[in-house]
Parts: sequence; structure tokens; C-alpha cells
Amino acid sequence: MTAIRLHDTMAREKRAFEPADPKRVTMYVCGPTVYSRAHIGNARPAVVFDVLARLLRHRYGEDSLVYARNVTDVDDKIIAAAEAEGVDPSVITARYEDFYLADMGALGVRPPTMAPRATENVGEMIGMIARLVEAGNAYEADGHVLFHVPSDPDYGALGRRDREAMIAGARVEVASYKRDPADFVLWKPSEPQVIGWDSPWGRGRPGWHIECSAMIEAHLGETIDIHAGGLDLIFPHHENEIAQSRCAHNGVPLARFWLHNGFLSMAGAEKMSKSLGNVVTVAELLEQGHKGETLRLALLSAHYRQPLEWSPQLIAQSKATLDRLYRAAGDAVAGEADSKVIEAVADDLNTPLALSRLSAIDDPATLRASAALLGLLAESASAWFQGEGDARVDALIDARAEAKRRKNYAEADRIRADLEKEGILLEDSPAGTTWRRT
RNA sequence: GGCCCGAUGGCGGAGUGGUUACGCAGAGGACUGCAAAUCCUUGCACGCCGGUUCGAUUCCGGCUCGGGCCUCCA
Repeated sequence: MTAIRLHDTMAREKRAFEPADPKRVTMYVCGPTVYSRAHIGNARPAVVFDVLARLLRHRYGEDSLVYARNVTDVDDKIIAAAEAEGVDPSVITARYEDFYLADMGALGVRPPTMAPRATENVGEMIGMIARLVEAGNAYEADGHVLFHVPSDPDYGALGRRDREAMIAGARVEVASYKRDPADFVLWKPSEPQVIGWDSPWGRGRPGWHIECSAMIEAHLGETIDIHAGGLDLIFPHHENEIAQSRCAHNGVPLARFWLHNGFLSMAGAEKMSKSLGNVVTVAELLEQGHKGETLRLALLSAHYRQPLEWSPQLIAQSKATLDRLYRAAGDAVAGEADSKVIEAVADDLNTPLALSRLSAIDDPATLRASAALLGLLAESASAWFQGEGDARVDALIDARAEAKRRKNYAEADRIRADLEKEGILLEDSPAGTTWRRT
């Protein structure tokens, strides 16, 4: 059995992964803030860490993995969206959480073990903030509670930046109530009309960073095996999580491994992001007729830490590759996964290498089981190519067969060409004619 | 400005101190009434300049270009 090796951002190198407890492997991935549709870049961590979840379940047993992906359902953008529509924030968050689950489901992302919502864990957050205040790591100021960064001498280890660099690079005006420019908000006051909870510091709402720390503590424990998310979360989000949790837990580290995925960019431009407005949503891609699995393969075609440029060609190539894999797999029932594929995935989720090894597999049952590790070939080949049965197409195929029997090839070719125009490709074999959608 | 990543053929993308994956697209052949699919064969690459080495795409240094972060961000 090959060892699992994962690139740990903290160590800046690949390390052999062993869970603290193989019977209870804990993983936390930063989930969505539910105020808009997920774009394809948002889907990358969900998909790549879904592959990691599949690997861990394969290795340690289906029930051994406790995988939490949070839902941020209290946030200033949510509040703004709710005000814009004149509805309660819960209307916004319920809508976009449902959309998120549907979009990720279309990409073959299995639901995590749990998806804790921030609003349902505010009590835990208040408790953790109170402990930080008591320990001298946080202070109240002007209705806010702030984490005092200089109180944590180890702050900055994940992002590898020292205090001078952080202060010198600060591009945001420092609020006057902060004791130190680097201090960040744990709790902020809410206006009467804004969503809020009662707390020892008055009615307010939690800051973003404390959410993850408190939910990890409540649902997974003080130290988890793997914490993952996008590259851009390293600083400040994960750095702040680390500081909060370590200070609240007497120096016990928050996570044993830190994994970060690279970014998706759009056609030569910068990264895809909502603030830049150059996004394409998963829903839009699906509406264009692309299958979720095609998009999934495209996302897995590059190593997760590498940048990936999203383009129509990438989608087309992924579709062609998937078509061939489906032809090779047919409608076989999954057997045992190929060890070379497992080895590739186990080596820091080397999905491009795993994909290449997939194409070398001859046995359909092995191919299916191996592809399943990547969340691919989820349906039967006949479903992939044809969808629903179609009596009209079958009748045309019969008509063409009759024309061929009479050596009326012009008529036979006309039927085939007509069908091709509507995206239906005929394939003759000794067993008869089958068809598939292009 | 500080910190961090990356640069591989027409495209995508692994990997390696020496014989250079794989996929997509292309070319030739087999098969086919013709195609499609399949099978066989095949062309095409390691950003630039130095260094180390018998040998560098791989290690080291510099450069150029691209990307990310520097408290909204996957």
C-alpha cells in the first residue's frame, strides 16, 4: 500500500500523511459564503478536495472520514444582498446554499460528512471569543472585539510574513480603535435592523475568521488532520484561524496538514473572481450544455496546486477524453481500482498523472473503479452517450439499415448526415448500429 | 515595495541528472459501401544567460515574462 503524501503549506513540502486516528480522519475545507452562484473557480477546491475525500475513504474506510465544509451564512455581503432585495438574510442564504449543493452535485462532488452553518454555531463562537478575551489575546474596543496579533508570537508562520512586512504592506486604512494595525475583528456590533446575536459585548455578529475556528472545535476537535482551502485564504484567513485556535487551546496546533489549491484564470487574464467580474458560473456552463463530469475532468486535468486556465478548448478536450473513457468502460460494473492510479492520487493528488494512467487500463471493471476514485465515469456509457431512449432515432436507424440492405447508400448517408446535424452520431458494428450524442 | 509560485511540443499536462509520459488535435495505414468508433504507425517540446557535471529540460545563480498574496476573495 503506497503512502499518502500531501503538500503541507506550513512546511512548504510534501510530507507523508498519517492521520492521528485512522478510525476518525478529520478534514475541514472552507466552504462558500452563500450570497451568489458559485463560479467555476469556486468549484476547484470542492472538486479537488472531494478527490482527497475519496482517497481517504478508500484508504481508511468509508466511515472513517469526518469531512466538514462550512457554510458562511452571516456576512456583510449577505446582509447587503438581503437589503437590496428587501428580504430577510435567511432567504438569500437558503437560496444560494441550495444552488451551491446543486452545482457541486452536478460536478460529482459528494456531500461532506457535515456542512455546519455559521448562524447555528454563534454560541460556540461567543464562547471562544470570551476565552480569548480572558486569556489576554483579545480585547473589546468601541463595541468590537479584536484579536490582538502581537499577543501571539508565532503569528505569521503559515503565510511566512513578519510584522514589518504586514504593516508595511497594509493597503487598508487602520481603524482607530485597533491597538495594533494587524489586529482583526472577532465580533462586531450590529445596528438594530441588522442580523445579530446578544453577547457579553452587546448585540452583534461574528467576524469571518472566528467562524471556522469555533466550528472546527465544536465539530471536529482541537487538532484536525487536514485543513484545506484556496490559496488566497492563506493570509489572512487561515493565519487568523491558526492564531485564534492555538491561543484558545493552550498552544495546541489547529491542523496537522494545510492544503491550498491554485487558481483558475480566464483566457490569459487574471484570476477569476467576483470582484473582477470575469467569472463564469457553474450554472452557466451547465446551461450551455456541458455535462458536470466534463467540467470536473477539466478541473482535474491540472495538478491542484498549479494554475489552470479555463477555456473553451479545455472543455472540448475534456469532453473528448471523457467520451473515449466512457467507450472503453462501457456499462461494466466497477471492480478493483488500479494500483498505479491510486498511487498517483496518493502522491499529493496528482490527478493529471492519474488520468494518464486511466487511459492505459484495458479492463473495463478496473477502469470504472479507478475512475471512481477521481469521481469520474459516474454513469453508464449508454446513459452518458444517449440519455433517454429515442424511438424516432431508432426508426431512422432501421430505415437506414433497410436502405443499406438495398445498397441505396445515398439514402443511407442522407439519414446519417441529417442525424449528425442534430448532434447524433451513428456507429456501425457487426452487432448493429448504435448512436451517441456529440 | 515585501513575500510566494510558475515557465515543457499546435493545445492540455506529468515527470526525470543520461535512453524524453499521457491525453486532445494532426498525418499515414488497417477495418468500413463510405464514414464513425477501434487498432497499428507517426511528426512536433523542455523561456533566456551563465555555473556545477563526463552529461542539465531536471541542480545552483542571474535575467525576462506570467500569476498569486499583502486584511472582500476558492
